[in-house]
Amino acid sequence: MPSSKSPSSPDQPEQPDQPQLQPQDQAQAQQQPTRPTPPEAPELIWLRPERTGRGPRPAHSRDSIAAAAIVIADAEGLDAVSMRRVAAALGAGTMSLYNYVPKKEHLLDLMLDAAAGEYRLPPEPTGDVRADLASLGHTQLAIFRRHPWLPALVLARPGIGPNALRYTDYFLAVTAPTGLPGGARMEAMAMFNGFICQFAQYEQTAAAGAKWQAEMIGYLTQAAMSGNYPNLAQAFATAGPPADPDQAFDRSLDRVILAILAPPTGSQSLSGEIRRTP
Amino acid sequence: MPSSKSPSSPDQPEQPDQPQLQPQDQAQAQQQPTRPTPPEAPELIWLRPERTGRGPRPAHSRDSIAAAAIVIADAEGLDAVSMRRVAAALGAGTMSLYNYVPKKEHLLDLMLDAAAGEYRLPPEPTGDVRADLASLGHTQLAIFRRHPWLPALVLARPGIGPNALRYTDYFLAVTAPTGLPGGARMEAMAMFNGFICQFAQYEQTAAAGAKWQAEMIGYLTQAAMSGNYPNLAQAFATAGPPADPDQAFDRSLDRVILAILAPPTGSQSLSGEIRRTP
DNA sequence: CTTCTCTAGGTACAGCGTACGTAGAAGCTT
DNA sequence: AAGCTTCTACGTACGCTGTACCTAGAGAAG
Repeated sequence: MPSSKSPSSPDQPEQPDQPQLQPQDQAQAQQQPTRPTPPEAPELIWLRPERTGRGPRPAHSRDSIAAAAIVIADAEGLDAVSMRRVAAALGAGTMSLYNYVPKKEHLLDLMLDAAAGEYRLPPEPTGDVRADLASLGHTQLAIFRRHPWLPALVLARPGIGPNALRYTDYFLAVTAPTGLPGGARMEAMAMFNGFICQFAQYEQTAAAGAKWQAEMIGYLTQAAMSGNYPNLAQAFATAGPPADPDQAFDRSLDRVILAILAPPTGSQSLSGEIRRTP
Repeated sequence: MPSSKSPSSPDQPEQPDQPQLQPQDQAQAQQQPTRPTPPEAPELIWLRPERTGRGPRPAHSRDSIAAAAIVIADAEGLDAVSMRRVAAALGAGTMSLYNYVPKKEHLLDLMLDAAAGEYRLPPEPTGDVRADLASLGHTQLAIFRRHPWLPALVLARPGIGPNALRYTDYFLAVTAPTGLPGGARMEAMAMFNGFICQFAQYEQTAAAGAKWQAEMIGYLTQAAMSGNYPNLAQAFATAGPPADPDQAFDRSLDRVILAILAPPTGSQSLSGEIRRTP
């Protein structure tokens, strides 16, 4: 693996329409490269150096751009985050943003990792796996609640950046005492993250509109009473009060942690033997 | 809750630029209030009747519209599904679509429920909760794999429609033997669904680009070797072969089912006692 | 019949991501 | 210091999006 600097990579010049890539041309290209460092810019933004040190110094930074975007998203939602809006918030021209962020996707990556930077992870796990995971889960939910747009983003894209990796590393440290192999602990993290994310997202959509909520309740009760969904109707009938979201979170989080800490598939895989019906 | 028919909604003329309200009209309007059943069109598409029975009969149906959209999404991804594209696929004018689908959101709702209609649920659960859930999970994964755009949609919006409700009802029936109350079984369903969804989505993004994949692996190993993420590095070092996705699914699904079937929080909630660090 | 609602569809607009080109600043080489 | 090179900043422009609004005309209700 190359180290983080790989500035000169005289690869092929991005498929010029005529495929005249003879060995001679290649030699020529090495002598005097018509396009010195043409394409091959990594798609992953974390692989692109933020600054190469040549031309004039940039007026902004990835951090400040991410921060500006997050301010907008916090205030007006993710849809309000457009390249124009962010650029304007920075006092820059729209297209100047593209010097920092080659695609809008990358702006989202920056936002994601900036949010992941809000964790204040303890330097060392306590050794009590359950307690550490529970604490981590609550921290995570707090961050998600602070940034209503975050769950959707996390669910949509993998999201690795320095801060996300720090989180991953911490999670692996926390779960080390389980004795599970690395891969299984990564799967556990996916489950853990995924659960919290979805919980937060559900909270968001639920909080989004009271009117919408009312409509939906009406629709559901109507559906329940239609007789087509007997079990749903029964669940409705025996349902207690709406339940405190924090309690519901704790309850489900407990179950998730339990699943993570369970021995690596007690006897033999059950679901592996069963195949789908249709 | 009004019954599902609310046919007559003459709506207010919505500020016509020309006040072509003849005195006759006004008199009439005063007799019968200008907005008899004015707007109040439900936001939820399932609460809008598909057909009111008045004017000419529509040339299309919600089902055919959803089907056309799904064809496009299957072939070219969710981003390719635009109102224009769907309308063109139906041989209709763009704006005609809006007679069936007041907002694009609703088109997505239709797609979601059409996909949920692909379940072929057994009429009755077998009574073996674990086996039924495992089978259901595999069916679900198969549907998600058939429609790469589905996981993102399910993760993004609640999604209740006739077919989704049928699925919910079946899940409640399957988990009835656990003795858990209705609310807890709904939470269990959210966990179950969420897990499968995320697994499918992960598969999608992983399969999306080999080049992207290669870049990411390079980045990750580089990060692991940087020394900043010791646990990640160790996990990488001790990692075995990439592991068959089906096996990984079965393994994790087992854990999820285990979490669902666990007694309702053994002693007392653990995570409830612990509060977040920062 | 008349009346009135509904449908189909065109036009138009604001906003989006971003390809491309130009002007000039700043660092490296000589 | 000069010159070359490479970077930054930013305006213009294009194709695309969702959808507000309007006009006709079809067809059920009275």
